[in-house]
Parts: sequence; C-alpha cells; structure tokens
Amino acid sequence: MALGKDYAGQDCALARALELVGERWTLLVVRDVFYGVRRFSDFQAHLDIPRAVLTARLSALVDGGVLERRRYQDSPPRDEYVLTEAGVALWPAVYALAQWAVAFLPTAAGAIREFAHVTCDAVVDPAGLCAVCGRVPPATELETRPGPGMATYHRDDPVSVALRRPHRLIEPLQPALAEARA
Amino acid sequence: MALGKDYAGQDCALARALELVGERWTLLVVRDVFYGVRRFSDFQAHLDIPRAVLTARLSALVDGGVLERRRYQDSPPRDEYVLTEAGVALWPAVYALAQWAVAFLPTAAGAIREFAHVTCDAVVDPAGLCAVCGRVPPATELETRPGPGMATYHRDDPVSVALRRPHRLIEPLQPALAEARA
DNA sequence: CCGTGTTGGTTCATTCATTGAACCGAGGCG
DNA sequence: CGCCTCGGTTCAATGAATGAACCAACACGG
Repeated sequence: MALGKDYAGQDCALARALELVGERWTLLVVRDVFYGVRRFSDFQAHLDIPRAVLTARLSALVDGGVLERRRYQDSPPRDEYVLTEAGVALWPAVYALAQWAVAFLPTAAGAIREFAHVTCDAVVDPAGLCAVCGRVPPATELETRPGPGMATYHRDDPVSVALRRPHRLIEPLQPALAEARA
Repeated sequence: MALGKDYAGQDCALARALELVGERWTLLVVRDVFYGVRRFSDFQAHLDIPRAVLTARLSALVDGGVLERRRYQDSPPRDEYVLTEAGVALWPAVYALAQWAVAFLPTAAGAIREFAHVTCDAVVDPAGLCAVCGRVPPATELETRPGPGMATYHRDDPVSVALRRPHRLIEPLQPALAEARA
C-alpha cells in the first residue's frame, strides 16, 4: 500500500482486515467474485484495472485465504479464483459499505442492484434482513436483481452485460459469458 | 488514492463508498471517531499517521459528509471532528469488517474489544445483534468494553490508555484524557 | 505446420501518493 | 520575553499505481 507495511502496530481487528482488503481495488475484486467473476481476463475487462495490480491483488487475496486458485482445465492450464469460506464471510462487510453509499451517496437513478433471498423470493433490506424469514441470509442464499438505477448504468463490455442479468451470487458467470459469445 | 480519480467509472455503490472511505488510514480514522477521538493531535498520537495525511483524510471526510468540523473553543480557535448522521451510519460497515477479522484473521489472545448494547447490558454478537432485545442497535446505543485480547494490547500513548476503559461509543474521549493528565 | 487468437501473465518508464522531518503561526502561560 | 501546545503546511525521498509493450503456452483454422 505504502511504506507502513503493517499499519503501524495497530493491534486491532479492523487494521488486520484493512491490511488484506483495504488496498485500492481489492474490495472491488472481491465484489466481482461475489457477482460470479472468476477469471483473470474477466476481472480485467470489468474493472479496467492494470494487469500488474490485478495480479498483485489476486495473489494477496489467495495468500490471505480469501480466494482459492483452482485449476479448471489442464490444457492449456487455466486457473479460476473462487471464494473460500472466509471470502464468503466478507459479504456482510461488502454489503454494508455498498448500502451505506446507496443511502448517503445516492445517485439520481437509485440503486443499481437489489439482492433477494432466493428461498423466500424477497428482496433484503439495507441491513441484509429478509422480511419473510426474518433472518440475515448468507451470500450463498442471495441473488442479485437489477434495481431502478440499472437503466442508467452503461458499460458495454461483455462482463458488465452478463452481470446485468438476475443471477445467484457466487455462482460462476462464465456460462452466461460463453452463451453471449455464441 | 492514485491516478484513477474516480475509480474508473465503476458506476456502483461500493465504488462510491470506497472513493470516500477506501483510502489508506481513512477507515481507521473513522473507527477512532467512533471510539471518541475528536482532536487532531489525538488522532495523530493514536494512529502514528503523518500529519499531512491526517489533514487530507479529515478534510476528505468533512467534504464527504462523514464528519463535521466544529469549533469547541474560540481562543485559541480549536476545532473538533464529530460524526454526522452519515458518519454514524458507517458503523455497520466498520463493525462487519472488524468482526470478519476477529473470525478469520484471529490472534492468539482473542478479540481486543467487545461491544455491548447499553440499554440491555448485553454484548452483541458478530452480526451486531443484541440477544436480549433481538435488534441490531445503532452505534449510539453501544459501549465498548475490553475483551480477552486487551491484555496483550500495549500501546502506552495517553489516547490508547484512555481507549482501554469501557466507554460509550461516539461520546468524546477528551474528559478522560484531561483527567489522566491531571 | 504456419499464422492467428486467447488467456494469463511480466516488465518497465512515468506519474502519483505516502512518509517523516522540518518549519510555521496563533495564542496561552509563567 | 521566551517557551509551550495545538493544528497545521512544506518539502525531498521513497514507494506504489498506471498503462503500454512484451511474452509464453496452447488451440484452432487452413
């Protein structure tokens, strides 16, 4: 990040978290993984992030136990990045930050996405609570749906287009991308 | 943060949040405000942050509506930084990140702090839920108490010492500091 | 079996941010 | 009058981010 390698002896949980996910781009990469992005080139297309930085962030997330790098084909060798248990557990933090921005840094068009509890088919509230079952579902039980602001959101790279469809969190985006190419 | 002034057109709520609170040190400053730190020199003593960076971060937080700069004495003129409504609303995000680190980046000694719902006198769970009243209390209804890991946490600047006492969140730390000096 | 395309990188010069030390100014205090 | 505190600003040095170029492994089409 910058000189202070270890956040200057801040012996505190928040500092430890920020060590790992507090660098520029890192949390956006994590968000993309929740949305189903798994491949190097898909992150790159969606985030417009320099490749060197993406390499560094993915490696840091793997080293930190947030992502796992998994071989999905042998020839040519190709790896994908998937969330570990620790990674999935980051959802409340990611969601809380995003909902804060929806509430306090609003855009005219409103929220781009909504998140619904698939087993109840109900959109969760800003605290993540499902009104139907009264619980706060984990990321594995959520799907993302376009919100009112989606209409004004215009990136036209294939990954962005595929991400506009309603789809289950964490599930791979790749099938939709392959279909779109065909 | 670095070149990409606007997180590269990521038209997304998380990106907007990170614009404002995603820079190095920023979230630690916000955490300190929740703990009661309000003055420039107290932030500086507790965080070991370069003064120029602290100035920049506090200004950004004021401009972004997270903090308010308030004159607390006229001669010499002195200001303190206090949370706005938007600032207080950041608590769930800060808490979620910290609790994630407690769970997945643990230290041998355990959590340094616990947070209790003052009206119920009960420690809240990692999701922020109070077991007694069944709600997720806002930061204004919480107090911090030393946890099992506090014993191994040793910074001896006056601010760190004052922060070890149980105390209400957001309430100013300054009285305890003045008392300690006396 | 040759050229082209895709994926997943690495390397490198330039630009920008962070750092830490030094300096500064307004005012209180003895 | 001189010194201290608070809350900064300035500045040179260092390190990180950027973006363009390069590279390697392999598939595929002809």
